[in-house]
This record gives sequence, structure tokens and C-alpha cells, in this order.
Amino acid sequence: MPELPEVEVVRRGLAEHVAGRTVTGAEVFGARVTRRHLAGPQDLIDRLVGSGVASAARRGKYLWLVLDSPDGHPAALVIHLGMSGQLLVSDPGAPYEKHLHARLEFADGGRELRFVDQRTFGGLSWEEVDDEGIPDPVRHIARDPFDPRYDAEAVVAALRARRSAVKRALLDQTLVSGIGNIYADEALWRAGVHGERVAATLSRPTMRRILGHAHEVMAEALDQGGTSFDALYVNVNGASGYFDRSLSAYGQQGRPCPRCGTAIRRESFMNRSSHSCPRCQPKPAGTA
DNA sequence: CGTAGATCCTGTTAGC
DNA sequence: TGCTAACAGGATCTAC
Repeated sequence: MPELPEVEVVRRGLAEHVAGRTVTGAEVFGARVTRRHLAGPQDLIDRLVGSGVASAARRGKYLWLVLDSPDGHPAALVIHLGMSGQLLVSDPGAPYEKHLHARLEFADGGRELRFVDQRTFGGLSWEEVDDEGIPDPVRHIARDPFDPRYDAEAVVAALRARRSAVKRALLDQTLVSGIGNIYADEALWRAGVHGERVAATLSRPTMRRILGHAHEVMAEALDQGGTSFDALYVNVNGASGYFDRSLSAYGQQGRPCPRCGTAIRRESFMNRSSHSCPRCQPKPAGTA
């Protein structure tokens, strides 16, 4: 599942393969993938064709291509991969993938960019950007731990202001971005904190430690090219990452905790699965 | 505003 | 063997 490290791997692929090129053709299949582009697929195509791609940017799990539009107004093609979205750099004429939703052709006639998404939780939209270069729908997303202007102490305070479970707070992209279910479970395991503890009841140092582990585990995953275990996530060349071999808690139910040997448990929380060590991460009192 | 829960989607897997 | 149900989960929406 694409969380920050996986999205960053894709961003780097776009910077390498797409930046500096000019869009000369675009095709969108179906309307769902452009549902966030309210003016519809044809309007999106019209805006893209003729635009130059200046660079590839990211905040949290949001990704965008910075465009040099013909009219000179700063704009971006915002891409969210959702759960199963992939960006592929493909040879023109390669057979269409089953869940191909959009493709972009470039002036140099080289490899094209394809958006493939099995579940279509992801999508594409053309957006104006503000004077800091942030596209409209990304403005409410908090800075992620890799942002040079990330303020760890401010995030600690924001999380500790919440009365909800600390895992829910970690997954709230308006407080800190980039963390999804996998890295939330891993960070909480490393910190030895159960995700159902109320955020506001955790000490400042504990919250600092959880966030530090989140940053650290995502950095390690990025080094290994991201996490993937069902081939849904791939980078722009179609290759998967290897970080799933390094997971300690997520998806490890029944396996021994790498720290104490107790079997990792799996629980349902927020309509998702949560994984933790019963010994290292005791549940707070009063939870079933 | 904060909080909690439902919802979108489809391929794969578990269980009867 | 063949069917149904559960499962994966990021972001948004609704209700309170």
C-alpha cells in the first residue's frame, strides 16, 4: 500500500523519467479516475496537452507534477495513488493494462506515462497552486517528517491535543502526513505503545519517540525502495520494494515479536487491522 | 471545531 | 469443487 516511502519512490521515478518533457497527448478512460477534477476528463486533457512538466513534488501521500502551462499560470497535475494506484513509464504501443485509467504522451515520442489502478481509490486532477507551490487539494495536508520545514514539536503538541486513540491521530493527515496503517503499526511497535491509548494521555517524550520512530521506519523503507507484498505497489518501472521483509508487527500476527518472542496479535480498529505485541504494547485499561 | 463511523472499489483468500 | 463472505485501506463525507 502506498504510504510516504512508496509515494516518494514514485516521485523520484517521475523526476527522472517525466520532468523536462512536454505533454502532447492524453487519454482518460472512464470518469471515475478524474472525479476530483470537477470539470471532467476532457477539460483535464485540454489543460494537460501543451504543458511542460517542470518537476515532480510530494507532500505526505499526495504527488504532483509541476506544470509550465502555456498561459503562464502556475499549475499542477495532482496524483493520488489511493490504495492500488501505479504510475508506469511504458513503451508506446505496449498492451493496455486491465485497469489502465489514463495515459500521457510526450513531444519527444519516447516512453509514455500510464496511471493504472485496480480499485480506483486514486485519481488525477489539474489544480492551481498557491504562492508556496502547493496545489489546492493539498493545502489541508500537514507537512510530513521529510519536509525541511517539518516542526516536530508542533506535531507533538497537535497530537497530544487529541482525545482520540493515538493511532487514529497518527493517521490524520491534517496533523502529520505520510503515515498509513503499515508505518503507524511499525512506529507504535518500536515505541512500545498500544495504538488505542488516548493521544492526550501520552507524555511529551513518549509522543516524540513515536513520531521519531515513524520518521525512522519510513526512512528505512525508502532506502529499500518501499514496502510491497501483493504486487499492487510498484515504482514507475514496475519493480516492487523489499521493505516487507523488515516488518516487525504489521502483517506478522502469530509470529514471534522480534523483541520479546511473544506472538504478535491482530485486532480490528477503525475498520482496519492493527498489529501489536501483547507484551511490549499492553492495551490500555478499559478496552475490550 | 473535534470525534467516530460509513463509504468507495475489486481481486484474492478463507471458510463452509 | 463451488459458492459466498471477509479482507485489504487512503481519504472524504456525514452525523452528532
